[in-house]
Amino acid sequence: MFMCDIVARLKKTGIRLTPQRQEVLQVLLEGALLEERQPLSAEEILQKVRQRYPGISLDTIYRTLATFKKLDLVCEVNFRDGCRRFELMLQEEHHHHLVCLKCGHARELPFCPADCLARAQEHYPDFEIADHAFTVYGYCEKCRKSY
Amino acid sequence: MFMCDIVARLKKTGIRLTPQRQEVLQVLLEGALLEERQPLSAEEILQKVRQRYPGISLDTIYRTLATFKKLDLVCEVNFRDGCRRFELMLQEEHHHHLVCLKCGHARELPFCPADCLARAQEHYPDFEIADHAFTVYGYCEKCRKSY
DNA sequence: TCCTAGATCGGAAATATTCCTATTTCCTGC
DNA sequence: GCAGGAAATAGGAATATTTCCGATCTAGGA
Ligand SMILES: [Mn+2]
Ligand SMILES: [Mn+2]
Ligand SMILES: [Zn+2]
Ligand SMILES: [Zn+2]
Repeated sequence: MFMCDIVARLKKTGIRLTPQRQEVLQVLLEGALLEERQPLSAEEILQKVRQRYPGISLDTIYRTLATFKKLDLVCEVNFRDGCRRFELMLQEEHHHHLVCLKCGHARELPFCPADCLARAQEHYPDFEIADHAFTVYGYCEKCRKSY
Repeated sequence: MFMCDIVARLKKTGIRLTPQRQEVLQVLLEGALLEERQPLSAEEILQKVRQRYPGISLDTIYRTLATFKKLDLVCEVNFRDGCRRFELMLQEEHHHHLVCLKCGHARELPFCPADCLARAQEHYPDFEIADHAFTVYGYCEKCRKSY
């Protein structure tokens, strides 16, 4: 199972392993193992975690996500739907998304504009690139009929 | 001057040419003509418009931006700073951005991951692509020393 | 000039996110 | 195992962004 690997990795970083953090991790991991995985909002994560750990606060969700993001364990995406979304960053498979503007459903794009990143670095050699986002918007086959 | 061209273009679409809309357009146009142009938030646009048209409401800014966006006159970008940003879409020069996560300053990337768009369409042939976003995040030369 | 669909204003509401403080708890060292 | 202390949490308040709503106004066509 992945869970213990990640927990071990977290232990090495020195952060405290609270049950709250483990529950958030569990929810993210379950999401990552679905075939149709969707990045989750803080509120969605809250609801899922509360099924198993009812007392957790929204603030803890946000703080945990910020902590995990700093450790490169989760990444943040923005789909123009008014909230930030998060998903586990499984190092081996960096990817981007294709998002329906009507129903919000996200599909994965298993490739990356790496050449554009390189060109960006050439254009601005003194800029330290930390991250990037590529998202394609439009209408899925279901929604294009009705929008 | 560009202003009258765009006004003419707006007239053709059939929308009403209110003074509020013209002032918002003016502010966007002034921003687009600067050499260091930065996409503007609704609040920033409000402040600039109010210097010349004090009574305008924030709601009108948002509605106007939505209207202009629908007409492909402005485009929306998201820089992970908690608000949406807008800039005039001058058709000839589609571009993307490089953004400093510390100071928020944006630079333009005069190229586009067109090949990735094409691959996305191949991967999902039934998806109707409407738009895309590519943004590079990091730290500018000033900020990388201190973060 | 008149009419009216469409636009605006101002304030309230809805959302998303962060802040604050008292309290709790994980972990280290004994 | 136990105590101490730094770090984390809960819950509620505060902040920020965006949307909604009803009353009023107006751009533009007849
Ligand atoms: Mn994904
Ligand atoms: Mn730009
Ligand atoms: Zn859809
Ligand atoms: Zn900077």
